[in-house]
Amino acid sequence: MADAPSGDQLVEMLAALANPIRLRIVATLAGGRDYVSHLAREIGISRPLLHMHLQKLEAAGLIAGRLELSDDGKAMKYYEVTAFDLHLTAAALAAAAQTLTPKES
Amino acid sequence: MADAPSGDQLVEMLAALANPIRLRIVATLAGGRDYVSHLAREIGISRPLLHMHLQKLEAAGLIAGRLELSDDGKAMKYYEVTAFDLHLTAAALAAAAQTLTPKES
DNA sequence: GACACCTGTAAGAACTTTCTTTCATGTGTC
DNA sequence: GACACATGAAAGAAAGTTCTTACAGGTGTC
Repeated sequence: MADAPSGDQLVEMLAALANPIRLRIVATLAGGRDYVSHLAREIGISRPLLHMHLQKLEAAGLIAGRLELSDDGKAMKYYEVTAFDLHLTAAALAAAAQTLTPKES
Repeated sequence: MADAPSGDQLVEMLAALANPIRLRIVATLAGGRDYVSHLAREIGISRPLLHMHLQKLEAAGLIAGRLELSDDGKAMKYYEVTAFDLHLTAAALAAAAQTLTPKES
């Protein structure tokens, strides 16, 4: 990702990372891509719950999933981390805040 | 802050930043310290609401408040940003995830 | 068919966060 | 005293997030 997400994108990325389970997911995927069911066993959470967390991370652009067919014909969804690189300082946040969509009302 | 918050601290910091209003608060304070009531008018939110957001940011160590007495004797609480500098990559998050407190149950 | 594995989704409970309103404190000035 | 300004905090509504349980589909093997 180019080094300047919009304010709204930044908030979404930060929200995605601000959760222990999702931090563990990213950490695990940083060690290599993995498919959903295996990742759920690895981390120790239910598959539907993992599914929800994966969607948040993917929506934020931090991970990417790809459906593949294994040798024996099973559909496997592999996820891997994207090459994000966020640098958070007060100045960087001030710049991002200028591109936040104004609150309506 | 030293450049390696624990996993739990990191989650708290990210959660604190993952909100448009709090991003605006940090952005405003990055331009110079300010006191609560003025900051509330500046950003356009109620003082109690601002108070809540300030507490989250301060608890995360991103801003610091100091009570002062103005020339005419009023108690004013000034907030300013701390010198945080977070660098988020998959590898950095993987390291932080190792210091998360295990989920109990 | 029954079982192993894979995928996804939907409903509802439980919990947390966000926000408003209301109250109580203080100062100094007219 | 009434008003301007400052501070904090509590109660409850509203909204969003997290998590479980239960269901749907698919593949292949015994």
